[in-house]
Amino acid sequence: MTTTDIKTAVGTPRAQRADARRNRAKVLVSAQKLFAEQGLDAQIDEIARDAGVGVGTVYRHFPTKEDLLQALADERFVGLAQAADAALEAEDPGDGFAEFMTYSARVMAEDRGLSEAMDQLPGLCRVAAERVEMLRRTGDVLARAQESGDIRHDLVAEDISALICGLGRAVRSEVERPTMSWERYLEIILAGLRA
Amino acid sequence: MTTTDIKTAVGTPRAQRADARRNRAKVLVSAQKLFAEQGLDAQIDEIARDAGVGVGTVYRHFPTKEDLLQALADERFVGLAQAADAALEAEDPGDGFAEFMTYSARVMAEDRGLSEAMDQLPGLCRVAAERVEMLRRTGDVLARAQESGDIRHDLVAEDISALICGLGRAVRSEVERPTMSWERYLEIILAGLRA
Amino acid sequence: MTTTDIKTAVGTPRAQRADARRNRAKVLVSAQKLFAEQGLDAQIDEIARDAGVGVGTVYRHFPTKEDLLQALADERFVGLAQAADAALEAEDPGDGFAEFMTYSARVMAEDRGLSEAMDQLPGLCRVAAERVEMLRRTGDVLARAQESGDIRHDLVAEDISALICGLGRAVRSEVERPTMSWERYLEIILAGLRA
Amino acid sequence: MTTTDIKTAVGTPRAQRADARRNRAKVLVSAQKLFAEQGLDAQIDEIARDAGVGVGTVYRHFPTKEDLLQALADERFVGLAQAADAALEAEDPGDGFAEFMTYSARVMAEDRGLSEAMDQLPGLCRVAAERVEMLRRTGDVLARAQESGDIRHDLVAEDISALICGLGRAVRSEVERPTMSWERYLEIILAGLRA
DNA sequence: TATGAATGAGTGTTCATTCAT
DNA sequence: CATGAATGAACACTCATTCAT
Repeated sequence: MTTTDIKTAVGTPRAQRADARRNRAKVLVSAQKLFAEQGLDAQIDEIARDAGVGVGTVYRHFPTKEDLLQALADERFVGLAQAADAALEAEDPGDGFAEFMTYSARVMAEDRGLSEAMDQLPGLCRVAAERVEMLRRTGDVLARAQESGDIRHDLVAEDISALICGLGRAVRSEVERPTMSWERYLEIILAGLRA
Repeated sequence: MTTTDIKTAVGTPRAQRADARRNRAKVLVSAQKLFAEQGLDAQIDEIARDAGVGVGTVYRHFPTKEDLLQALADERFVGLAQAADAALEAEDPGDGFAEFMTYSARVMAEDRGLSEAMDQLPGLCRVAAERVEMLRRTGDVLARAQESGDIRHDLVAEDISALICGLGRAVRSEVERPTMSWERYLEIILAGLRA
Repeated sequence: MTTTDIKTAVGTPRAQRADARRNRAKVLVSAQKLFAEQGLDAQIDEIARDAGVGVGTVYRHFPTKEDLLQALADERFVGLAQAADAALEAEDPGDGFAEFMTYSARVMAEDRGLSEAMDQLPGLCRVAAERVEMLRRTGDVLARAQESGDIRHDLVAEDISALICGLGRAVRSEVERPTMSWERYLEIILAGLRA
Repeated sequence: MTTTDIKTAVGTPRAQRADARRNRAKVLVSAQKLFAEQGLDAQIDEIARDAGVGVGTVYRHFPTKEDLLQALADERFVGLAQAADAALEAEDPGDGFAEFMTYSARVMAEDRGLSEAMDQLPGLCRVAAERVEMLRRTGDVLARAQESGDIRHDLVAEDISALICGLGRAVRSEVERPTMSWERYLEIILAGLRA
């Protein structure tokens, strides 16, 4: 399961011309890439150029920069929800929880835009059905690991999300990067979460 | 020891007229406040207004927005270094380490600008003598706690700094704030760091 | 005789498929409505949506926004010419003139787009055969009223048109609307035109 | 009394640097010129260029295009109020009224921007103290001419304003211009207003 | 030296028009 | 022919930085 999979096409309008769908996808791919690299400051014009379309095309599909970010965030939330589902299949609840955390950590580590959006665009998350759903399933994974005695009981799904957000910055703070990889951060967090 | 103490005047040019020094201090206080509240997007004009000086005065003391941030960061680094010194005085090495982490966590939680600067302005830290010094003393506190068996051995000072940076975002990600306080994050991290 | 009658289809290309002619008519109706309401700023996209056709269809029939306005203006000019003809039938020349003015005034008062086009798109009128014709008949109505001694002699058809254009703005200037209705403006103008 | 006199500096902040005041004036002059010529579509960038300043300077003095228009409108309103005062000094009330109308007509005829603003930016007028004051004095001039028996009694100040607005468009409707000068329109209106 | 006015490159967004499906 | 997606020049406005007073 790769972290850059956006084929899921969350919220994509169904009945559309093939080329429109293709352009929408190209825009999402470029936006994903540029926001991931440059954070929220990535420019719409550059995204359009990178996608090989005019700015107007970007705005046709996403009337606002924030709408574009929302679409990207939703893709992420869906991916995380799926990862949670997969984690629930794991034999061992603790292993499942760790798998889910690993997926989340990698996603967050590789996407500066997502990381920044989480603390600068609250609206992006609070209203998103995808996020609510993601949190619900995160809660399932968490609860299962708590019941099996692997994970501390004083935690809720939002705590998990917050810790992963933290990873985004910790891992990116340029100065520390040499030593602090996302795997390392994750390991410490997991240790701290164990019952 | 308060987290907003910036009297130390790190790097202040020596021979200056008294009013110039006073202006510099006023600018730092306002900048500290506004960056802490609004993050890196705080505007120089507003800082100047808040400080009761003209923009030109801000730029006289800090030729660049980044220079101003550097000065603020240096203040922070000095404060952290002092906190490390204090922690070394603690009877119990583990307690000392925890005290230092608590101070660091609070500083980071209360200062959005610092938090953002740490992952967007790498240059801010890499060159700062104050930061190097801070890291050295952080290393001392850490080593002492490791030797006494309180803390895992696979850690270096930079890891501590990175974890605290992460706290900045984790605690601020608007959606999670209700549940995730800095005290909570800190507790988890500390658990994860124990030997 | 209603002021929104555009069935006359001035300048409509003859040999066309029935549905094409129907689309052209739908576009004209919507354009008429939206320009009347919003003035020249009405958007082609909205007109197309209102007409229930694609933008492309609008542009097929009217290669340019200005062409569309021209077609609408021509409808108006034809309507005015017909009103002039009717006025010539009136028993009393002065009454006929007043009738014609009343019709013109109402048209202009109800159509913000026409009003704006008259002072922003000169080309719209200068080349239109419909307008030339309309002015000719306006001249007839005017001359008849002048000969009967009802109206001042120092006037030509263009003056009448200009005065009616003025009404468009006078009546619409938002601040004055409470007091200034088109009937009121018309009455003053008519008084001013009397011999 | 020239119609382009904007020395009055309505609402100009008093205590300012000389060059700032000069720039503000230059901006107003250029804006006046360009709005008068091109109407509301005149661009801020071009105004700045014409004034020989940067865009930023325009925005420093007038945070919004509408603010700039407001300032210009206020100048006009003040000019009109002064013209009304002058008209009250006239020996003959009817002559005074005619003088005032002549001034108003010329102003409106020469300023396309003012004319367009009057029917597209209602807010520009409704809130302006300058306009209220102008209307009050217009009412004085009107009342005096009504009492002396020169002018019809069924009129209020707003009607005068509306008629002058109408002149703006009547005179500008490009097609008619050859015949319809503002002097001509004014003469007809005045005839229509006489008791 | 302090002030705050001036600068202008840069940004998100709109909309008339073109063109592939 | 119809559709509506794509285009991109244009435009109002921001803000870090410079410079005249």
